[in-house]
Amino acid sequence: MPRKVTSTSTRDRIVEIARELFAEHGYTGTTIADIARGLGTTTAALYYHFDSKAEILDAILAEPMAAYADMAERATHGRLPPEEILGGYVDFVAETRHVLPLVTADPRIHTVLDERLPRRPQEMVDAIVATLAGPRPSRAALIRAHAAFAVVKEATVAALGSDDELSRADRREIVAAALRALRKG
Amino acid sequence: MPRKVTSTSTRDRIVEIARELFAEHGYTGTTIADIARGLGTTTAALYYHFDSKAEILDAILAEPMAAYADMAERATHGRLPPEEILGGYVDFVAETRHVLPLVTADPRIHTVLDERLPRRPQEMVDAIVATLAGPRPSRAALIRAHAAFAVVKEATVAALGSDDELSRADRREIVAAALRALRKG
DNA sequence: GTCTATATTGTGATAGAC
DNA sequence: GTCTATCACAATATAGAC
Repeated sequence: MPRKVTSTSTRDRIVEIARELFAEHGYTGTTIADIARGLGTTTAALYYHFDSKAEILDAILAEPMAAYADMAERATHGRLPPEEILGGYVDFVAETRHVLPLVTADPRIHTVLDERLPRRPQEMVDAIVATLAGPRPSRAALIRAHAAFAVVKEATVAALGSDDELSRADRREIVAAALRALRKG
Repeated sequence: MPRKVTSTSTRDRIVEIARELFAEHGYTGTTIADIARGLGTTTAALYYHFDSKAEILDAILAEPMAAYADMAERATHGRLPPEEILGGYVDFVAETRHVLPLVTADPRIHTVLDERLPRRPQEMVDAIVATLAGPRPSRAALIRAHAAFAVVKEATVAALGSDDELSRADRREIVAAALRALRKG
């Protein structure tokens, strides 16, 4: 990874502070002044490091978005068994847990996502669910696929709580519950 | 229900238009001018019917919030079997589908909710999940309860799609999937 | 790299005529 | 009940000194 020699610590601190504030108050609900206060400086200082508020958001989302696109691609075109698709989503949620609430929380962020991702998030979710449901799924099978997807998405967040890592036992329990939701009988 | 004799149709139209705009762009992301434009009038006209933007939000949320508090109360203190708790939540989601995305979408709305509800939403969710998990639950049982709750919440939204009502078959399928997620083996 | 000061725009809300 | 006009304020962003 090419890394600038000059210290990027101030820039990184801005991203970190903005991430927390965005997650708590939303993107629109957080002002540049809020971020500057968290950093201990003024808004003008921020604009030395970033050209706009939206650019800070970009810096926060770039990596998670790439990870999301990767995960979705593997899930839909990797010919993986359901448990690996579901497990992969659990891992993705656990890895990006700090930005996930942000993304779902503010409608204005959808614009950014639509511009940067290969496909729109809703399409990617639909593709994953369709893969889980299998070819020519019945309506009931589609509902079960949505159910399984809901489990890996929400139960992972719940299990993480305020922790940073997910235990193996928790991961197993979540994937097992999702598989039961997916499969009848 | 006491109902004013004078027509409330303009007021109702405002609420309806605001509901749609809030759901799509979020509360903060929607301006009074946006609502006025949708109504075909000016911002000043709006202020004849409502004293503030927040009051419009109140009008939208009042009924769903009461329904939510009811549902949560029955779920936690009604000594109901899990399938009735889960089914009750499915019905609640189906009934309030037009405002639900709004509530989860904008962090600023949390303030309104905290003020009007008997308990904070997160506490109410935790109480329902705890009831589903049973007395002295293991960590695994708690995760399964979260999983079941996720299913009724998300799969119902998915099944509804753009429809207004949920078929009996869909409802059965969702509750069954949630129960499988809840119960091991 | 950070500051003070300020330009600029958007938004919630009000005044007063009709 | 709705209008035109406008206020007050907050928020993004910039200018220029240090």
